[in-house]
This record gives sequence, C-alpha cells and structure tokens, in this order.
Amino acid sequence: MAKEPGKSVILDAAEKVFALKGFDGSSMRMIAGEAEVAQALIHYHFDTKEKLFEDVVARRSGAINSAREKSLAMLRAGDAVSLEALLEAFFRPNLELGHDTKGGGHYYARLLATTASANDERSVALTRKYYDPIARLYVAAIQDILIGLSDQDAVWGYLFAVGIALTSMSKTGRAAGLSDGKCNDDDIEEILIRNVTFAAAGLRALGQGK
Amino acid sequence: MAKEPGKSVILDAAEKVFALKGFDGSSMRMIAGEAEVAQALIHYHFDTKEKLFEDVVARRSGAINSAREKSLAMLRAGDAVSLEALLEAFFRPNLELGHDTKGGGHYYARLLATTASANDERSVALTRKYYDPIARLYVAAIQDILIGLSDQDAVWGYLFAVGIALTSMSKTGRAAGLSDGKCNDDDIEEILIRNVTFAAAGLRALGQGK
DNA sequence: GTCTATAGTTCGATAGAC
DNA sequence: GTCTATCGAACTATAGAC
Repeated sequence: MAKEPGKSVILDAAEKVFALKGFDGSSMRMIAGEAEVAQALIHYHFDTKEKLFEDVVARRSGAINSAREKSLAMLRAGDAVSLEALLEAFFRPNLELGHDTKGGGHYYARLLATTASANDERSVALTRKYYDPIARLYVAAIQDILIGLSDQDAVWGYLFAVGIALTSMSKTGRAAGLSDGKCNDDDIEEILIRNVTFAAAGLRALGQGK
Repeated sequence: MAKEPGKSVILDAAEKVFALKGFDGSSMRMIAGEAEVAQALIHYHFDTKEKLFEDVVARRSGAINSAREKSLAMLRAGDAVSLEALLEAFFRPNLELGHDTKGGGHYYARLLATTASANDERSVALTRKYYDPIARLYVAAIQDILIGLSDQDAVWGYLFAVGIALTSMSKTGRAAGLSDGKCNDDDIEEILIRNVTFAAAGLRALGQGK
C-alpha cells in the first residue's frame, strides 16, 4: 500500500512479538516468521534489533501524542475547561488503544505498559524521548485548571494518573478475576468513567493539601 | 550464615540481575558472575532459570504479604478504621521496599513493578499466585470501610491504587525530571502522603458515583 | 556443595545470489 | 527489495571430577 510495503508488515509483526515477549524475549527469527519474510530483510530495513524496537515505539507514539496535543489545544482554546474533560482526553486514547484488536493497537498498549514500568536503560531513554514532552503539557494544563496546585503535587498527581492509565489500558483479566466476573475488561466506558472520577478527586484532594 | 550460604548469595545476585535486565535479558552466567560462584552451582540449587526466578519472587513476596496481612488484621481488630490508615498500610511497605538500598529490596521493587505490568504468561501466573490473595483481602477491607461500595468500584479502585503504588515505589527519577528537581524521589513521606491522599479521595469519589 | 569442561541450541548479524 | 546460507558468539543445561 505504501511505497515500502515490507516495512509496515515488519513493524506490525515486531509490535506484536515485542508486546507478547518483551525486547529480550523476542528474536529476529520470531518476528521474521510472524511477518512471513526472511530474517535478513528486517536487517535490511531496520539495521539492528534495537533500531527496530525504537521504530515500533516511534510509529505509535507519534500518532498518540499528536492526537493528545490536538485535543489539549482544542480544550484550552475554550475557556473554563473542566478537570474531568482534560482527564478524559488523557485516558481515552490509552483505553481505545488497549482495546483496538483490529488495528493491533492493543499489542502496542501492552508494550507501552511494560516499557513505562521497566527500568532498564533502553526503556527509560525511550520514555524520556517520546513521552516526557506530552507529560509536561498535561502537568501545565492541570495547573491551569487547579489554580495554586504546587509543582510537586501536579507532577506526582500526573504520574499517579499515568499509573492508573497503565493498569487499566490492557485487558489483563485481573479485574474480572478479582471480582469473580463482575468487572468487564471489554467495557471501555465502564473503565473510563472510573479513571476520570478517581483521578479528578485525587488531584483535587492534593490541591487541598489533605 | 544460614545452613546453605550458597543459596541466599545466589538469590541476592539473581534478584539484582533480574531486576536490572529482566528475565530474558538476564543470563545464568551474569548471575553466577554477580554471585561469584560457578554457573553449575545455580543449577544444582535451583535446577532451571525459571525456578530460580520464581524462588526470587517467593522469598520477597512472602515477607511483604505476611507483613501486610498482619497490619491488616491489626487494623481490623480495632473498630472504626480510617480509609487513610488502611491505605497507608498498603502503600508504605512498597515504598520502603523501593527505597531499601541496603537490603537489596529496591532491586525487588523494580522487579515487582516490571512483573506486575508485563503480560507474558510467566508474569501473569506469578502475579495471580503471589499477589491476588492479598488483593482480595484489601478489596474486602475497603468495602468494610466504604459501606455500599460496589464490587466493581472496589476492585477497580484497588487496581488503580496498585497502579499508583507501582509508579511510585521505584526511584526512576522521572518525577524529579518532570518537575525540574522539585520532586524528590528519595523522600518516602513526601510520596506516601500523596499516595494516601490521592487514593483515598479517588475511592470515596467512586463510592459517590460521581 | 562446588568446580571445570562441554554438549547442543539459538541468537544477531552479514555475505552474496537474484 | 528479497532471498538462502552461514559465521561466530552467547545461551541453558548437564556430565563428571573433587
């Protein structure tokens, strides 16, 4: 479809395999098998395994972050933005990504959750590069709504929201298991409203210093 | 010191290497080098790499969970337990573990954060086995305090608290970076009070259905 | 209980034909 | 741009001496 069909096929396969097995648990042979191409073709297009991984992250994070920037800008263009609207703009893209089984987004959601929680140099460097800039925008937006919220409270509160998003976005089945089936991993709106309610109350409480 | 000195030396080394490099990124050779023993000795004591990993998790999770069970039981023995006290009992062990640089607990904290966020079969199985039982105790305790909180709200709220704990427990330096040094990863109390404030407000808001 | 040595496999990457 | 074939290194695990 694109000028280089081979590249996107390989990226899709790599995204899936990396998500399921992690960076070190994935081999170029597995990815080549999943993509149904020769192993050497991956090296031709992406050179090394490291660069392939970064290209997987770059492709998705670009799309997510530009969507977020756009909705952030739209929200802030109007006046009197509600905290709930801001948080919904934050949580929804993650949740939709985690439930996108057709476009393969759910694989990236898994990969993202793992990368953001890992502490190896590669994961930390990628998080810094691809996710810290948008994080700063959100922290500033939160402080514009909750006037007087300290920098510490805003940053910690934002990071807590990230933690909530990461545990909610992938369908792990843990909520269903712990609730004996009463929680439904598939229902985005069920999760989203709780994400927003919980995080909004948490952020406001930080601002009230209690 | 113990009857089998070799075992605990190897477990310490394995915990460190697994934490820094992940399961697949670690090799028995690295662990043997870190422990300063022959590689074959690890296989003598632990058989396979898989079993070694599980033994690392089992050693720490047993200590953490029994501490949590004890403090949960103490709290519930008295009456009129506050939500804040319950949440502090939940967050504090994680935070202390993540800042225990002398006993090596911070390595396990990293390992735990990664394992809990990963989605491979090994990680999911270990989370189910070692962390779901205590999770059920906390969910029940939350519902005893917030009378009328639905099963769904309690489970989702608990999982959000887990997400918050996981992003807070390891010293990643991300908070410091995003706040240009104003947040201090080293200050347990600074983080703990925000963990408790945020999660308590979030849980109460879930109960009020708004 | 701890070691050396090594068997057998799989890995990332490259050379070179088409 | 895509392939087959293969190199050299690293891996898990085991055999067997002490």
